[in-house]
Amino acid sequence: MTVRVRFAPSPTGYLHVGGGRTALYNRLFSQGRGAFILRSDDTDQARSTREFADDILESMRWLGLTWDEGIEVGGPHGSYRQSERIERYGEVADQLVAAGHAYHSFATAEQLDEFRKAAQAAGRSPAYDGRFRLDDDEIARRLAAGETAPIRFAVNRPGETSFDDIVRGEVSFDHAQVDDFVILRSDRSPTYHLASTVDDVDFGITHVIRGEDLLSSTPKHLLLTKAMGAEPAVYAHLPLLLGPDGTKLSKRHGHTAVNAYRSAGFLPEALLNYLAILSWSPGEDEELVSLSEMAERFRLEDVSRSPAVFDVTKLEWMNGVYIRELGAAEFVARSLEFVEDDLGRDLDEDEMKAFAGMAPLVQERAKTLAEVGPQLRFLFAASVSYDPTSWEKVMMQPEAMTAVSAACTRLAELPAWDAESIETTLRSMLDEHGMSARKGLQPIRVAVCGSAISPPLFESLELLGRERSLQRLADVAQQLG
RNA sequence: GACCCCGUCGUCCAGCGGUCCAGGACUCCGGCCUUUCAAGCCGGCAACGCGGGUUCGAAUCCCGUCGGGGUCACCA
Repeated sequence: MTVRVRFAPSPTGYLHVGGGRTALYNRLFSQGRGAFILRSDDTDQARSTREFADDILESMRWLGLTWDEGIEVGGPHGSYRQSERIERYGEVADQLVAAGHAYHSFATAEQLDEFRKAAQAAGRSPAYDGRFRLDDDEIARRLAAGETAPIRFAVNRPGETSFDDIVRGEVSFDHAQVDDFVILRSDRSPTYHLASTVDDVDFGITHVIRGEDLLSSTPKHLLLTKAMGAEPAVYAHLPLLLGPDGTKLSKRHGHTAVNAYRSAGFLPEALLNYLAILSWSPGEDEELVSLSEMAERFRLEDVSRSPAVFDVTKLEWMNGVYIRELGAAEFVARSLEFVEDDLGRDLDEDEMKAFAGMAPLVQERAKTLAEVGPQLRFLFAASVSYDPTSWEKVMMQPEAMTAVSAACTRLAELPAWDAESIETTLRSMLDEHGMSARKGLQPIRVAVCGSAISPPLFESLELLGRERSLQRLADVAQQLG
């Protein structure tokens, strides 16, 4: 049996990491078993924007979550944008009315509001039970008179809808909890429930994998599907992503957009891996898995049922692991834009060489690509800017002056300028003055790199070049003297 | 408030009736390495929410309770 799943974001915001995980799980589930479809649930014209729509596609591609059918790649089911299928939803709504599954509702906002308040106060379900529904003749009369009204689905009560959710098991809802929900607004635009269900049916979706926030909407979708005379999909509701404080992940917890992680220097494979591991385990105490390994082992039945806290710290660790696994050239290629961003300009040819030489050294200590720029700033910036804390801590030491000026004179006499010779020279200088490497090298580091935290010193000196190195040492020696 | 879902270290995940005085990862704390910072390696702290059952035996099954989350729009 071939499977058909979809990811259907609304372009009313950037692709959220939670959405990214949902897309990933859909993709993993369908891998090798069927099709992964990307659809745009853009019925909310007021809140949808082109920018968000573009961001979703771009973020999906950046993550490497390719789709088999849908937006931009096309497919046999016509448009994959709901905004282009409006007539179809109206048509279905009319059919449902004709078949007695739905009706034009003339209940006023006030009536509904009052009903809900009263129900709530009495400790009953606030779901609208259709009590203000008019008889067919009256409805026809009002419609004929030119009045407009939304179409509501007529939920049968008493009744119950239950389904077997792949991750949650048997779930059931009493129809007293399901309201006569609007499927078509008075302006004949479809609501989410209608559009989404119609598309799932029309596109032959076999499995709906989505967030748990939609769990209580599922009976509506099932009722609609049945009323349309279609075979219902199998549902799987994923646990929600939470912020560190245990509430639904939102902007106030930090970054939620996939693109924010991209610009913060995260690797897509790391983010994907982390997202996968959040509510699922590849087993065998393993955590680092590639997309293809995930696809091989992924089973919806193994997805966790409890919500997961999104922990950036662990993501950072994982990103560091992925960065270190990159080939040297790959690392250079991927981090270049961050270096140039940090610098505010492009690197020239010589700088590219220095960058390539230094790259392996920063690669093993970076958790994000965004850290690469600041770590190499000393190498490319015209003048060093000294970190006050480092200066305070190191240059105020008694041996600072001696170390810097001795290094300056000894290095000036050095015939060759390579890390090895530099190291030999500086170590003999250290011996001469009876200084430990710890005490003696730090002032030199700060003088040259501007900070007590830097890539390895000797290589830094080599790549910075004789002239600039000596210049910086001399400048600092003068300041200290 | 009603309904639904969930409940193992601070966090994520493993465990699916005995092999668990509970395992892995991140964080944190030590140590080693070391020119700084990282990385790496070694070690440590740290959990089955609570109460009843069922059973020879429960983290694992049942009930209750408490706690957390979600949904209750002519938004998706």
